[in-house]
Parts: sequence; structure tokens; C-alpha cells
Amino acid sequence: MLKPVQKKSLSDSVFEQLRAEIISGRMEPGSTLPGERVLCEMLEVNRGAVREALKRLEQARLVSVQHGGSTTVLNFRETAGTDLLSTLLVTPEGELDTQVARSVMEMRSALASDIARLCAKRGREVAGPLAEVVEQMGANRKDLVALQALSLSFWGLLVEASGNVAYQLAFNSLRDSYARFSHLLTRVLADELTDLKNYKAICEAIAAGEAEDAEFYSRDLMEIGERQIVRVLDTLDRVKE
Amino acid sequence: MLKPVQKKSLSDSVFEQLRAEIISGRMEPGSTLPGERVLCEMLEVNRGAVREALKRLEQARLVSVQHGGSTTVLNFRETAGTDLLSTLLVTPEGELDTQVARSVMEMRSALASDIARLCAKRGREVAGPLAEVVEQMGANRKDLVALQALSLSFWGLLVEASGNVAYQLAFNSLRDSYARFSHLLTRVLADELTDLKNYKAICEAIAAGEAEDAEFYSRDLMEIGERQIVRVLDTLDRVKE
DNA sequence: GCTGGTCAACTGGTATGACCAGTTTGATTT
DNA sequence: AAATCAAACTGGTCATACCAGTTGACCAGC
Repeated sequence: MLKPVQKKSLSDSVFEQLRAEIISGRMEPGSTLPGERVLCEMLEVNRGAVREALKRLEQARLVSVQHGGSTTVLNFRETAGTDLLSTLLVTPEGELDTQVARSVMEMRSALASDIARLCAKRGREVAGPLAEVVEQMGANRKDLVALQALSLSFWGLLVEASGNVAYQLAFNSLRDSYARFSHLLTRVLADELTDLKNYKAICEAIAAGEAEDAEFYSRDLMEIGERQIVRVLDTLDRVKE
Repeated sequence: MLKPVQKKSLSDSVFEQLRAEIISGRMEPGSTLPGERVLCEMLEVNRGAVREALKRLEQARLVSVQHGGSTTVLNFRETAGTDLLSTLLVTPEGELDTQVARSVMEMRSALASDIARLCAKRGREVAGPLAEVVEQMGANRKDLVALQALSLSFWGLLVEASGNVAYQLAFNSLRDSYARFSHLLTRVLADELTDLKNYKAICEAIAAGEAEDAEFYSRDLMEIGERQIVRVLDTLDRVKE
């Protein structure tokens, strides 16, 4: 399968470079960035490119820039939003950050169960489309990659029907993080993806408006995958020592 | 109390204007934005300002711009991160969006209980500083505004000690949303803020490493505030009809 | 009739150099 | 020592030119 080649603009490169410096900690929170004109020289680009990159960093809450003053590095852990997760998931060395991965899995479990609960409470109309997805999962029970996509659809429907935008936005960030490593997780999540019984149970609980059941089965389902992934992460950590 | 006046740059204004158009739905997802040069004319600013604003919109995942092609509006509900919450909390008319507020409160409850649980599991060393905050809360039990700040410190410590970056980043967005209306919530949250017994119970559960207790008391505490706020939100909705 | 090439007219991306507007600094004045 | 003020920073705005992808109409050539 061929993928579209990714093309980066200058300001994108500048942005990524500065972001890496900040996230890695090489630029400490509170320290000041070089002036725009200096950055131009160092990076050998024009000032417009630098400014566009700085605006993006500001939007991501990684830096704070003030007219006349200087641009300072923020403590992103205390300011950034969840959209930074997919970036944090990759260490400066390009490897998977296991601690961040654990965080993502924990959040996934917590959100999923509450999403299902809310859905049973006030989004029962989604049970129909949901059942269709589960049916397709049944038809593709041997194709893990297809199941991955269907599972994402399943939870996408659920989170939308939950009527909770906060969860939806957090879900977006989790999904983006997931996308970065989905190919590695296909097999690790096999048990969860093929647990059709649980998907159906969630579906039925929502259709029946049984919030507690929906919450219970979701938590159960999530814990299956979380357990497996944590096991892999623990192994990874042990190997690296 | 005087507050520093906020000074907006041109690109900030452009950004906010376009963001409002997108969030309000006046610009539909999938539709294309006018070209940069056209925007310049319409907004009467130079192209640099427009481009900086577009970069920020891109970073916030509200639009997608491609070289040579056109700039299209994204469905922010399916792409943005939690940092958009504080913006969504205010309707185009400048009022509080009660549905978003409910979402925020629900997420708060879900996160808080899991944060406390994780803290008891692997962040017990925070019990000391935590106890200090609780002690200060006791000393200021009559000053609701002080209690608000201390409560934020309490949860800030907790989320940091939980060792879960995903929760920390989500917490940042919740905190920002909260900040916008904290003055209105001072009295509504009075019962929660003065429930010292519960704060202490959480504190002790964490010190003892009792994850289930920490989770239970947190959920209990959050539900106090959530119940009150939901009651107010329901009233607001009823009045507006 | 289809494929593939070419070209013009879009779109956004980069570059430059000037100037405006706040902030900081430090020498000067009181 | 404290207040003052002007240079020398910093970022913000601007106009203009040109580079670089994208699109679609058009036109060979098989």
C-alpha cells in the first residue's frame, strides 16, 4: 500500500524543531527563546516562517510571546491540551514512550465506561447504527485490521451519541495517538477486538437504557485490551533497562 | 480588583473571527475558505496577519490548508482537542453553553475519581503536600474564594502525582474552562468546597494507598458539586425557553 | 475515445526590507 | 538615591515581488 508523501513547509519544520526542543526539556520552562531575527539566522529562513511557527507554538500553549518583551517557554504539562498526547507518545529518540502509553490506556478505560453510561442514559437512538457495526464485526471476525477500524467506528458513534463534547474532544486526541501505533497494536488488542460478546452486551445495554450495565461491560472490554498492552509495555521497559 | 487589559494583535483578531464563524457553524465543515488574498481585502489587513491566523486555526485543527489547493473547514467535533473546551463554553451570543458545561462537569467527575485512584496506587508521596493544602482549607473555611484556589491546588497536586500525562493535559483544559466562570461558581460549589471531611478522607486514602477508597471519596466529592451545578444549569435552560 | 502532455490561471509558500509599537536598559539628571 | 528619558532592544505590521504546488482546459497522438 502506498501512502501519500508528506510534504512539510518551512514553518512546519521550524515548529517541529522548536517543539522537540521544548518537549525534550532542552529548553526549560521559564527560559526565553532567542529573538525572531536571531532564529531566522540560526534556521536560515525568513522571519515570516519563524513567526508562523511561533504562532503555532503559542496556540499549542508551548510558548508565551508578548509584544516588546521576549518569548518564554511554558511548562507544557501545566498548559497544553490533550492534542499534545500524540506528540508526547514518541520520545525524542523516536521510540514509544511507555509511560505516556500507559496514561493513554488509563484514560481510554475511564472515558469509555462513562461514555457508554451516558449513551445509555440519553443516546439510546444510536443502538441501531451500533448494532450494524457489531454485525459487520461479526462478518469480519477473522480480519483484525478490519476489526480495528470497526471498533473505532463503534466508539466514534458512542462518543457522539453520549452528547458530551468534552469526551468527544478527548476521544479525538486518543484516536490520533492510537493511529500512530495502530499497526503495532493489531495483534496486542486481538482479544479485545474479537470479544464480540462484550460489544453486543454494550449495545444491548444501551438499547435498553441500562446505564450501569453499559458502564460495566465497557469497563470489562477496555480492561481486556489495557491488560494486554500494559503487559507489553512492562516487557518493553524491562528490555530497555 | 483591576485586571490587565487584554491587547489583541491583528492576527489574533482574525483568528478569533474565523474561529467564531467555524464554531458557530456559519462556515460548514467541508466548505472552503476564501483565498488568503481575498481574506486580506475583506478583513483589511495584510497577508501576513491572515496567514498567521490560518496557521493557528490549522494548529487547533479547525481548518486544513494545502499548498496550491484551497483551505477547507474541518468538523472540529471530530478533530479538535480539549483545549477548545473553554471556547465552546461560551455561545456565539456570549452566554454560557449549558450543554458544554454539563459535559465539562461529567468529565471532571470521571477524571477526578480515576486520578485519585492512580494517586493512591503510585503517588502516595504527595500525601504530605496534600495534607498541607487541606490544612489551609481548614484555616480558610469561611473564605469561599480562597477555598476555590486551594481546591485547584489540591487537584493540581493530585493530577501531577497520578503520573498520568493524559489526565494532566485534560485537567489543564478543564481548569481553563473553569477559570472563565469561577466567579459565578463560587457560591454554587460552596457545599463541595466546604466538605473538608471528604478532602481529608481522600488525603488519608492516598496516604494509605487505598485506591478504592480514594476513588470512592473523590467520586462522592465531585458529585456534590456536579449535582448543584446541574441543578443551576437545568434552571437556566428552563428560564431561556 | 482514451491516454498523456502542455500551458495558463488559480491556490498557498517564501523572501525582502522597511517601518510601527511596546519593553527594557542604562546613562543622565534631579 | 530616585526619577527621567532616550536609545536599543523586543515583537507587530506592511507592501511587493516571486517561487511552488494544484487544477482544469486544451490539444496532440495512439
